[in-house]
Amino acid sequence: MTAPKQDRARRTRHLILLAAASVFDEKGYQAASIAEILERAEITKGALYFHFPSKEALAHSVIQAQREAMTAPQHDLALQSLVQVTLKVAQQLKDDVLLRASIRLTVEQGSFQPIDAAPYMGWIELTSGLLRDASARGELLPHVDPDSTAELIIGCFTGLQLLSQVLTERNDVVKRIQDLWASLLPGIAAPGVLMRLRIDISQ
Amino acid sequence: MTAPKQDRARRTRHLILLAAASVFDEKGYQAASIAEILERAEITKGALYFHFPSKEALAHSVIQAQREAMTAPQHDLALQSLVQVTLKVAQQLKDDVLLRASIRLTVEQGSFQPIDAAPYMGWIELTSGLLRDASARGELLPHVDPDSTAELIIGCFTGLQLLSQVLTERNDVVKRIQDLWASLLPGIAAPGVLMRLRIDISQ
Amino acid sequence: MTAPKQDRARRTRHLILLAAASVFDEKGYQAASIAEILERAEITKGALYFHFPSKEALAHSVIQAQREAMTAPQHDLALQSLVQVTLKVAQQLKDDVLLRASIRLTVEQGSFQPIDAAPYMGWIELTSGLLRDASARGELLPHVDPDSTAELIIGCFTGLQLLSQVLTERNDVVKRIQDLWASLLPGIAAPGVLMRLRIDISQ
Amino acid sequence: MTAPKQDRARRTRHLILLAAASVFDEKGYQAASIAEILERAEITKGALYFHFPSKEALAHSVIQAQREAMTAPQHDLALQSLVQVTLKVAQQLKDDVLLRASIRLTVEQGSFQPIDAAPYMGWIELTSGLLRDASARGELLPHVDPDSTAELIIGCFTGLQLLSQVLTERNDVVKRIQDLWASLLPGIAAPGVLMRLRIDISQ
DNA sequence: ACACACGGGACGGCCCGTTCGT
DNA sequence: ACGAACGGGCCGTCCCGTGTGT
Repeated sequence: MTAPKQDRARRTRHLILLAAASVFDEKGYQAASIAEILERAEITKGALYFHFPSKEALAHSVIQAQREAMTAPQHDLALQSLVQVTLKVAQQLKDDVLLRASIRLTVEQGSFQPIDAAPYMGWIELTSGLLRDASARGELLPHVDPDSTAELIIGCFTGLQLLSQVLTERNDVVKRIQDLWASLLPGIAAPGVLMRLRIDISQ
Repeated sequence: MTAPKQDRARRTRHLILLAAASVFDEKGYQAASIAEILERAEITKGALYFHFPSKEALAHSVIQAQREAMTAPQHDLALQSLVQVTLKVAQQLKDDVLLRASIRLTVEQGSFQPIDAAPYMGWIELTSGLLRDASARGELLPHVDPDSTAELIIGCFTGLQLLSQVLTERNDVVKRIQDLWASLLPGIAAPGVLMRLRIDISQ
Repeated sequence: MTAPKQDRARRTRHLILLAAASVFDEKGYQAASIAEILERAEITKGALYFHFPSKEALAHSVIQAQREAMTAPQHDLALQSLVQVTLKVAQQLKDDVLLRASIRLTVEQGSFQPIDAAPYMGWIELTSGLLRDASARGELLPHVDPDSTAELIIGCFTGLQLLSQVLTERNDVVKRIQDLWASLLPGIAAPGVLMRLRIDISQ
Repeated sequence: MTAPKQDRARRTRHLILLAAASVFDEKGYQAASIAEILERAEITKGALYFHFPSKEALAHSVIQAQREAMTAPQHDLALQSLVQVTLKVAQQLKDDVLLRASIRLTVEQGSFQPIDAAPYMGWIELTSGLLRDASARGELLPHVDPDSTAELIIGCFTGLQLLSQVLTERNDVVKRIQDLWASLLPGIAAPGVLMRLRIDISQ
């Protein structure tokens, strides 16, 4: 919200954000207690409420911080870019608390907000944008609608990541997303393109 | 938990379950307050704590009650049964509070429980069971693995339903699940079977 | 607000009211802390918030409880009744915490309420009513206006009681009110009536 | 407390005093927050705590500043001076935040101080001083005691001002004080003097 | 040198899930 | 089955030092 001037302040702010993210990720918004965040960040209430006016604002800031850290990779095939983004995000889910918390907060929304489609829309638009690019370059099968397909992908991704969290503590998210692509791509990509697409993480 | 003998008691118990489900569905486990459940069920604290020992037990009972109410339809094609179950569940999501609450509680878990794969496992096993049947009858393409496919389907279903809730208040869940099947079935069903499968709701 | 059913509950409620009154009287509304009220009443937070939904409601209830305990004495002269009421109230100020707190809360208002003339109006109307009676019976000098005189009396009473509190811890309130009447009555009462009025407390 | 030499410092100090007074006047001592004072004065915490060591000291300084700004007018009749002072103060109550805040802080005392008769005593002594002058010049009726009469006047004034605040936001304070004098003077002033006294504000 | 951004914690009120006596 | 009471925990605010950068 505010832009801290001093150096120590910036570090403190980031420290809080990380601690908050880790608690939000584990407990969800409602069950997360300010007290635990303070404990993990090893700071005091005064420090927290200097940087963030409320628990809700803190949650929003977590989401915001994550969004700013996201970048889309570039490939010669738009479809390859899309696949790569999803795999990268899936991989990050294992270590990046900010991302994990953001997703939990987004999915759980309605507990700290009336409702807000915005966070989902961000992902959906990113996806449909890439799909439109792909479509323009003839990478897609003719009947594929970029918008509805984007929503399908985002929905599936969300659910698979959730399932992976419960079943294996997200250890196999990447594999699950790869499986998703393996099932979806044949119905999406143009035949010539399909062969050139890589869905392994090494790339 | 217990099996109440008296008739009035059973009705009261069910009343509480419905009220609790509606609150859990709207607010989530943590934000749901006993007080509001009491209000909606129009009962007193004493009554509630006679039937359920704690809020947590109440949540578990909601999930349990829903599971008991679930039945799988019978079709000549096992795959058709599977498709039909998912569409039916999707449809129920619009009206059945017990189901809605169950899903919310399952998805949000970690806020009122260390973690528990059981609720997901129920759905997954139902799915993989039907897939194994289909496999035995030659309805599937040869390379399809019933177990991992079941998890893929359940994951995608969960996520799509979540997305539908945020974007359209679950008004288009059914359509989204239909889209999912339209994308997945060609990679799952044997060619001859694919033509005979119906994914419209009227059936 | 609510009407407690059980006997113990009524006692508890009254206990709380007294404790609250004593703290409000000493510290004022804002400086009064719930914790201190709990301590004095020797009850727990739960008990208090069962009977009163908030600190503000508690304050209102204190005022209300006092109002219900007030009664106007009967005399052959309306003016004598008025004098007597004021003296009685003044006397009660030394022991009756409910009354003391009520006055402090009324005077301080604006700290726990936008503003509300109602508490003052109660006293003013009681006074002007008696003055109108007196007027109808010819006890007043012709030029005396019951309404404005009532407000004058209530205002002076309020201030004198306040002053007495600061200077002598309310030990001489009664005397100060007697002095007030000694100064005011000659300008209010008809000559014949004036002689028959007693302003000593013994009556 | 301190006497700042620099000019800018003096203005800042006064600015703070005014802002503090306005907040104290509206909210009372306890409900007044340093933060709001800072906001209204458009200064920072550092500046405030440079001029005043604490919130309590600030309150005392407000009272003190007001006292220093008070002057008594001169008339040929001491009684007329007294009347005039009270009317002037009443009039100032409508605009002078310093005065308003002082009175609120004085009346509410006990919330930020054990208790202190001093502020009242200042007014009382001013009054009794003028009454003694009047007595020496034979302006008073023989039985009038300057001390107790002074306390009566101050008490009534305080209460009437309070009442006026609640009922009409102090719009009719002056009139109420005029009414007070109209009722009290016949019992205080010597007959010859009474006729020469003016209680209208124009003088 | 010095204003002030930053951090420190103690309470503030109150809501919560729960248990007891009847 | 119920009204009454329990007490821990919640988030937020408050007044105020202390370190920090200009």
